[in-house]
Amino acid sequence: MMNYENILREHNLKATNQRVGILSIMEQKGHISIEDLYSKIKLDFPSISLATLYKNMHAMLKNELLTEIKVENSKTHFEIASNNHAHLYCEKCRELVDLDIEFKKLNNEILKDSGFLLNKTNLTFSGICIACQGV
Amino acid sequence: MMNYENILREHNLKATNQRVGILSIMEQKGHISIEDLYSKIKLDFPSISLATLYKNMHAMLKNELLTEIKVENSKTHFEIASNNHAHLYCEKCRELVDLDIEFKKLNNEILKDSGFLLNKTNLTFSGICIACQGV
DNA sequence: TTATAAAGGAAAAAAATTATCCTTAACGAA
DNA sequence: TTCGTTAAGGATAATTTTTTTCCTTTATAA
Repeated sequence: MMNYENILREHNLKATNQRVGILSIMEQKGHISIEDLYSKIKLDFPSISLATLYKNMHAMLKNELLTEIKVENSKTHFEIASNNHAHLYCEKCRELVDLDIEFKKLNNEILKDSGFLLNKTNLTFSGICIACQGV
Repeated sequence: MMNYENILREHNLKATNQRVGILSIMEQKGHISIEDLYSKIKLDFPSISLATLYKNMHAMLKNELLTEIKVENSKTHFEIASNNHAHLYCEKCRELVDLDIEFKKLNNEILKDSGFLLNKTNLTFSGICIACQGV
C-alpha cells in the first residue's frame, strides 16, 4: 500500500483523511465510478458529502493524481494516474481491465500525419471478455 | 446529401421529419453535442422537445445509425456511424477531427493478448491542433 | 383510407454535477 | 506546541443533464 499522504503533498494537495480514504479505495479497485466510490467511502466516513467527493475528484484530476476514463454506454470511471495505458471494457460484465501498450509508434504516426501536439492517448477496446464468452 | 428517409428505414426506424432534420445537421457538423444539436434543430422545429432529441439519439445509437464519442474534459459528442476511425481532440479550440487509421493490426494484437471478442475500438488523441499551436 | 404502433411534445421526475456558505482541519511559521 | 491562515469538509440548495410519463399526433403497412 502506497503512502498517500506524501503523494497528495507532492501534488500540492492537502493530505486529508478523506482523500487518503478515497485513494486507498481506488488503489484496491483499480477503476471506479463516483457512485461506487461514494458508497464505499461512506463506510469509512459516514458523514462525507457527495459534494466533497466531487470536489476532491476534480482537484486530484487537475493536479494529475487521477485520470478519467470515459467509455461508451458506461459511467465515467476514475483511476490513479500511472503510465498511459489502454483499457479493455467488457460489455457484458461491465468490467474495465488495464492493458499495457506501447504508444510510441502510434503517437509518432499521429504527430506526423496531423501535426498535433499530443498530450494523451485514449484507447479503449469494447467487447466481451473471455469469462463472459463462456456464459 | 444523403437520403435519410431510406437510411432510417433500413435501420428499422420510422422516417420522421425531426429525425431527418437531426441527421442532416449531423452530416453538416460531423461531430456534435446534444446541447449544440438542440439549439440547431430548434431553428427547423421550434417546438421540438429536448426529450424527443434524447429519445431519438438513443434510438439511433441502439440501431447503429449513430456513434457516441466520449472524450475527457468534454461533453459527449455524436456522429453518423461509418467505418471505425480515430479522433483528434484539440484541448484549446475543443474541436474534434476524424482520423482514418488501420485498426486491424492493433486489434489482432489485443485479441491475441487478451482473448477479448472485440466489438469496437475507441481511439482518441488529445492535444493541441496545428492552428492552436500558433496562437 | 384506415388501424395501429411508434414517435412527438409538455411537463414532471430523477440523476448527476456544481455552487454557496459556514464550520472544521491541515500545516507552516512562530 | 500553539496559533493563524487558508484550504477542505459538510449540509443544503441550485444547476445541469437525462429519463419517464402521459396524452396527442404522425408514419406506415394493410
